[in-house]
Amino acid sequence: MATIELFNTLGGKTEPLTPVGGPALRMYCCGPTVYDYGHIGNFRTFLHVDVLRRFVRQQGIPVNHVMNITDVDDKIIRNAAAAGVPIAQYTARYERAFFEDLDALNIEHPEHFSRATGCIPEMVTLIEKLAAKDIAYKTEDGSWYFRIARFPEYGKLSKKDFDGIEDGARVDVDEYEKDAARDFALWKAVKPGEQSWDTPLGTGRPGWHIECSAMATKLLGDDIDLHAGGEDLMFPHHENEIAQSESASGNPFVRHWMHVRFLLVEGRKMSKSEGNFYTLRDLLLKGYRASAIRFLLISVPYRNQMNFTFDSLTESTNAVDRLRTFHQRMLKDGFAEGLNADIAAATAKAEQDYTAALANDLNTAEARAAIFDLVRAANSAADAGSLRAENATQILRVLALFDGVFAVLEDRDAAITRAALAWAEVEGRIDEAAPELVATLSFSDADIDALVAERTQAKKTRNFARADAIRNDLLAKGILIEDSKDGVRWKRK
RNA sequence: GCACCGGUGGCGAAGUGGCUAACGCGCUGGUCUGCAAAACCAGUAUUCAUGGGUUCAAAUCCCAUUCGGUGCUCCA
Repeated sequence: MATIELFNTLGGKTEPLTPVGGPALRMYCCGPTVYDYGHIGNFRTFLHVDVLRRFVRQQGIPVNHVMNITDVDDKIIRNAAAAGVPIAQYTARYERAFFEDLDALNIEHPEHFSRATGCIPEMVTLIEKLAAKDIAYKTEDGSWYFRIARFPEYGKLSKKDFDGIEDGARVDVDEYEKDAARDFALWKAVKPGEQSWDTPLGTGRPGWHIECSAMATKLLGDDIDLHAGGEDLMFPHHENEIAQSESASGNPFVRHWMHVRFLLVEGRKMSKSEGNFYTLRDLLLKGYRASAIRFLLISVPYRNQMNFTFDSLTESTNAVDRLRTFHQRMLKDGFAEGLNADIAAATAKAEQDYTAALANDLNTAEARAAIFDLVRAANSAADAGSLRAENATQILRVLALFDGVFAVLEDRDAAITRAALAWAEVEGRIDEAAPELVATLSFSDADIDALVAERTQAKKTRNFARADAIRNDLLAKGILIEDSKDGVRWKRK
């Protein structure tokens, strides 16, 4: 059992991650705003949180993980109005898509999901608590704001010093009623035509930051072990959560803060205007596999800026293939009884290195390297005929450990891609799908098996021309045939 | 503009003061194969953006320049 060291934004250094209030690690992760399909940047964050929760559990610590679903905010209101539908109807579709995407990427579901619109009473109670202390105040239009002057520690997470900010500076013309420029909205007064809730605070809707404070406290208490999110959320979102929660409870809100760095795409910031903005679905339609996308996004440690490129996506596809091929090889019977001591040592070292790497601030790159070291050593021994049955058993156990976090060995890719194609069909976006993808998937496994059998028959009669024709034909449709000592296998490229 | 983070082989990417600079992919040659594929072996950065400095010793520390990113404003 390793002690997990994790960088804590609050202290600015790596600290042991340990549950305090009970056996389980109580963690909260800022979830999606369901106004559009999730992009690979969103999923880099969710994937690294998945790596964390999987590894924590692997180390014997149960987790109680909460993720919010923001289903009311400015963008949602704007987009729903543009589409002419109620916001609940608008968000339902993207929420469903989000869950499908989580499953495609093999991201474990948190123990609790919580919708913002399902926790309005809790938010109201929290704001009332702040109002009773005169930390929340109401403006003439009926909105409520948080009085930052009453929270001297403001800025402690993002290490910002706001002394230079003039109290009462008028910077935002829309919010001229605030007492101070930095004061942020807790509750927004209703505007004509907008979705609103009638509450003791007045008629309106919640501000953005209050939902996380209310939901985290409701489900995990007011003293949480870990809170995670993308680096951009550090300020102002998380800073505001701290201010609200700690002002209300009087004690530290969260012990450990984890922030995942942004990624670049082809060396540039990902943005729609750069033309390098990709949702998960965009990539699936281009023919990239869900497993390769997962593997790539978690291969670079979460605190490093990663450069997402299509070359590296191909690299990941091949790397995952190699792991799967190796896994199949170890599953095959036929190794002689006994144990090769050198390989046993290499296996033990791989397990040690893997665990040490992840325990060291989730160094996924080194954990990956540890497993590939084992793959090479074991393949080499297997080629030389010196790998024994007991080695295979041990190696499979270490592979299972590795896959408990990386989660790419099971091949669900074709099914996921089929689902994406079906979705594209419904959405009228099937023309975006790579043509060879459609061709490959139009072949059923049974079709392929039949052709492979025909080729094997042709080979037996030494009709190599026919055998090669079948192989080339399938290859052109993205299906690769491999002959091995143990028989023929095929896979979709 | 101010603050912070980073620039490591063809590509992705570990390593942050001291053994031959991990690992993956790619490429070249070899083994195996009817031919391939898979797998293995060998080769593929005397060097870590550039220039200076500190040190017995630097990719790792310091300064400058340059490029990329983030925050200061909605954003994973």
